[in-house]
Amino acid sequence: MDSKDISQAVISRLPRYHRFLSELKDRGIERISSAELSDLMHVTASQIRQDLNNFGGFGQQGYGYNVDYLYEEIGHILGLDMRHNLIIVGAGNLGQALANYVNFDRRGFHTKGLFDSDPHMQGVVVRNMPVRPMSELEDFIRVNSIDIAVLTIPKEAAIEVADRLIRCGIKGIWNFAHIDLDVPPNVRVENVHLSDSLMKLSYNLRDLG
Amino acid sequence: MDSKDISQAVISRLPRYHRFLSELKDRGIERISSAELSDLMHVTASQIRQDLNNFGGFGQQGYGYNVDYLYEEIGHILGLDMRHNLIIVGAGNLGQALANYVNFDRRGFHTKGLFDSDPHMQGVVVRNMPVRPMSELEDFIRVNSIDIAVLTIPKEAAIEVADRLIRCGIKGIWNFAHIDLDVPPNVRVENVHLSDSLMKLSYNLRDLG
DNA sequence: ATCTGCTTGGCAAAAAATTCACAAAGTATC
DNA sequence: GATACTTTGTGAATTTTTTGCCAAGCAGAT
Repeated sequence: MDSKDISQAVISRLPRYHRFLSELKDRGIERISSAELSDLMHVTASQIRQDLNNFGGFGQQGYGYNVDYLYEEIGHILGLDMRHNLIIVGAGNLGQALANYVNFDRRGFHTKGLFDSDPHMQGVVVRNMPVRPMSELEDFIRVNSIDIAVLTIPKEAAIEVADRLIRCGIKGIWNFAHIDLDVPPNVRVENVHLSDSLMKLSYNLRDLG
Repeated sequence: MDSKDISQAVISRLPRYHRFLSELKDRGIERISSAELSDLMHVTASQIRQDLNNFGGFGQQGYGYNVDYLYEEIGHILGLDMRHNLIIVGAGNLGQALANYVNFDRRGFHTKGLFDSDPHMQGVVVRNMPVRPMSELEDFIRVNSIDIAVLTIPKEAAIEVADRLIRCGIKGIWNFAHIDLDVPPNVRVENVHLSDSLMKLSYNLRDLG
């Protein structure tokens, strides 16, 4: 299970497996074969088996995969059994929307604070958390052992804020700003570029009438 | 420029090129070589040339690429010069956040309406648009020539709502619901699974301390 | 306890994506 | 106008990803 050898393509598919297994669990299904899962997910059975085998053999010949067990294992691979403390930087509409996402807590992602540079936002309360001024950023990160920062600010401010976050030891940045961040190798960035996604949809609509 | 032959991997990279070219434009840079762009974007020059050549030769030997021209061409490939009318279904935090994104308008994506099934949301006004009841959905789509629906509703409702949308001729669905939609071949879905993205970040943080 | 059928794990083949390398064709300079 | 330099476009090589295949081995029935 040496992470460096596993391609991001495989990693990107794991959350989807996790999602379908969760659904199967909810439906009370105990076991599933790669062929059945293949039908459900519209990917080849071979790919499912290949993907899972990157992390060890979770199935059994003649039986298939145990849904509960596989669900737990994939969760473990993804690090969902670890606790992460987040802050959200940028308390605009999107920042507030993310702050209100209760499901993140269930996966071990706990939002501890909310920051905004706009003085008019100070004191506004979102999900029992007051919006804090940027001047409190560094102290708050240290005191609350924050390891992930969610960046929901305009691109103009993103680079500077990211630098500040990195300087006080943030490990992960979930970046919603419309810009690519250059970070040192010990920091991980996951981008959510909504505009890029919309443009992709636009392209795929081109020849549809 | 036969769209069916071009892989989604290439398409996924086009918005990023577009973004960097926009930045170069803003900085007043008129021309750029694939080697310079390669440095900037941290991808190989070869990949840039290969990607662009899928759609025709936009550069010139000994000169490179004209920034303005390439920007326009990629925008055209992505269909950004077409007008799209959107509705947002689900006026929760995320739906409202997206409704307030002014930048989408600049790219030809015009939000025309906002819907929610919750009676308490009726009449709430977001960016000058009243939240409408789901009963008005079909008529509104027809009257306003809506071609894209943004789905920001819980997964439990997503399949049923998607079916309604498809039945009245929606062409594209920008799906933020935490579930995969099965749609007929003449409908395009672009998924934004925020949880999946966060799990990917979680994985990449695993061996970082 | 044995037999039949099913399904994995892993290797091999095929396909797809990326990178290399260079001729061709332009730019810039003198 | 000739020469030196730059950089694209593209075919070929390489690498990565996906798919096909089947021996090995467990489950379930009798």
